[in-house]
Amino acid sequence: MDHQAKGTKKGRAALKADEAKVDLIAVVVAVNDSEPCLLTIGNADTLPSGPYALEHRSLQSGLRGWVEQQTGHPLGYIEQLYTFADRDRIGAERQERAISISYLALTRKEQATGSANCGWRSWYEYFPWEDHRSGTPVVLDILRPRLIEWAEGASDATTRRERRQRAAIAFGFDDRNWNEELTLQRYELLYESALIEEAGGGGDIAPAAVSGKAMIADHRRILATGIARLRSKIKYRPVVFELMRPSFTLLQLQRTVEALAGRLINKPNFRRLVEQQELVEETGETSLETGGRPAKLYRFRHAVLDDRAVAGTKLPLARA
Amino acid sequence: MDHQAKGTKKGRAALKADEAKVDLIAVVVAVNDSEPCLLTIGNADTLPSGPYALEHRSLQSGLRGWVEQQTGHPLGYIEQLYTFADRDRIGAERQERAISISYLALTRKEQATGSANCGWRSWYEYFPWEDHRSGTPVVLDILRPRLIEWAEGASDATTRRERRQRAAIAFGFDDRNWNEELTLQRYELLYESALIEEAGGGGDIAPAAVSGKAMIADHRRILATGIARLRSKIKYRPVVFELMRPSFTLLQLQRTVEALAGRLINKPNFRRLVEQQELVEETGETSLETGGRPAKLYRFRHAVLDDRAVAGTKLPLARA
DNA sequence: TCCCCTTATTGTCAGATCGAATATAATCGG
DNA sequence: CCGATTATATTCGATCTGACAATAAGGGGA
Repeated sequence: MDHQAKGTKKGRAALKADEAKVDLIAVVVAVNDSEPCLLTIGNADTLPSGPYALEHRSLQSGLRGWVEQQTGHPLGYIEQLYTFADRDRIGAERQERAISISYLALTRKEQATGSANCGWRSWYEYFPWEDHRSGTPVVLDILRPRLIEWAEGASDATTRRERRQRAAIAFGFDDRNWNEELTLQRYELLYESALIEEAGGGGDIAPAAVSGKAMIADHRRILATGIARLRSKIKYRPVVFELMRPSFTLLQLQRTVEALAGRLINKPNFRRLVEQQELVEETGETSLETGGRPAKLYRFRHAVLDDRAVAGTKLPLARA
Repeated sequence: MDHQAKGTKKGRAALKADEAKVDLIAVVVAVNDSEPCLLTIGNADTLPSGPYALEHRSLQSGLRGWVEQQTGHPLGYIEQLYTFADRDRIGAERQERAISISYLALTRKEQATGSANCGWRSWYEYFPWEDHRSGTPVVLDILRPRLIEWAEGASDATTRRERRQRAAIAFGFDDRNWNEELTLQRYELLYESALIEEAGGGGDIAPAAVSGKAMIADHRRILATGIARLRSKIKYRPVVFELMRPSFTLLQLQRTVEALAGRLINKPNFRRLVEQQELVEETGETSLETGGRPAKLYRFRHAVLDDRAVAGTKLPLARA
């Protein structure tokens, strides 16, 4: 392998050996009836994906192409998540590398042109321990002792202490607060402790209703990355509106945020923040569909996308 | 091109056409004497980089290998920045794709084993308009009218208004606050308005002292991405300590943060925040090298890496 | 030795923000 | 017309933040 004669990009065109397959893979999210949903293909449990090909004008357009072809669903908002070399997919027989570039996409369910081989599933089917909207989920009562057991199973005391602490922080044990952004860390802990299916069998896997549905290959890990990113992002960038209909009530908006965050928000405070940041404006109409006093309808002030564009727009969910 | 028969990852091993060259590229940062420095190779203006090769165990280890080989500098903290398909590098003659995966790395200058073909440069040589530690830099007085001119040069009124607003937000015109995190947006505006060298000549390029040093290919853009990410990250994750010596005074810490952020911080408030978050602990020693009253020396409390690990550690620099 | 200059360290105070709880308004169904 | 239900508006105290001021501890020169 010639490692010299490089440093400028041009010099490298000569090398031919080091090529890799590049996959594009999408976490497509929508929220329906206060339930955060994930777009899957085939017999579910698989994210839309496909190879980055010659005819693609860019990474993003390649991703859009694959998702639209596999699900019939056009994508709006897209953001890159992470790129990783997939060790599982390195063919032992054939020397080749595989790279996956993952993206997060936000849409609305109705936009689907109803293509065949795909469907929407609540992401909490894959992560039952992530939904704290009705208080701490019961599955945590089962996972906690298992995690403790795993921590205590380490050979040396240092590792034991470290494992205990990691679990306590990620899952909010010992009177710590639940931090909804730690979705990926939680997944990794459950993977390490072999409490979920992907971990490869050896361990003492918890029942499916507790450990959640598994996904193909590393897709559940990618989903965890997407959830974590989205939960973090809604706090400082007005991306929720990508998931809303053109007009909506403030409570619908709140329910959507709560669905994503997996926790409840104080109503008056939520309204105050939304209004004082001028994220929305009244349409003038009202909705009677709520059962009580009619709710005003609002629309997103698209001006803020230019305005505050990259500045400090933030939704609540600050500290617990 | 066969777009069917996929969806599961396995099905794709058969495809052979769509391979791509994968490059790893590093933005290596250190802070010396209150100056944020970038590690470059060759006759400078080039970031360390190299192809992802078969013998690399992972993307990160590949990156470490290339940087160490090209600069003799071992890397500590590493974080992925962004992956992009480089359109400039798509050979028109030969049909092939090139992917670049960029990383941000933090170290200290002293760790260099002093290898040959590399050096450190202040990143403000490339971005003179980004350093606001001594007030608004004079180069902005030259760039502002040029940007306005560019905005007004648009054909239709809507584009003009949009351009004016983007420039005003990014650069803090019209009594807006300077937002140090918008480094990438500023670079993109200067690129679009052809005020910098990379933009391809056509435009009315500002003098080098104003527009900053150019870099090879898209490296200055990658650097802008790295700066933006780092400026954002120091506010909620204790990464600054990667850049500090084992023991340091609080003022040294503050100067380092200021160097990165390109703006000054209020001293007592900085100290309050650092202390109340228990990010540091006293070593018991003091430093006399400051000219005035001796300063206590502190060390980073590595416990917080477990502790707050992913939670809410934040440094000041909140709103202006 | 004493004064002054420099920097470190501690303390104060008003305004903004945040979380929680309360009060009032507008529909619907009997 | 009443009460159940939900929407909307207001209030209050705790906390956080930003700006400023005051005190402490060295060194250097008169």
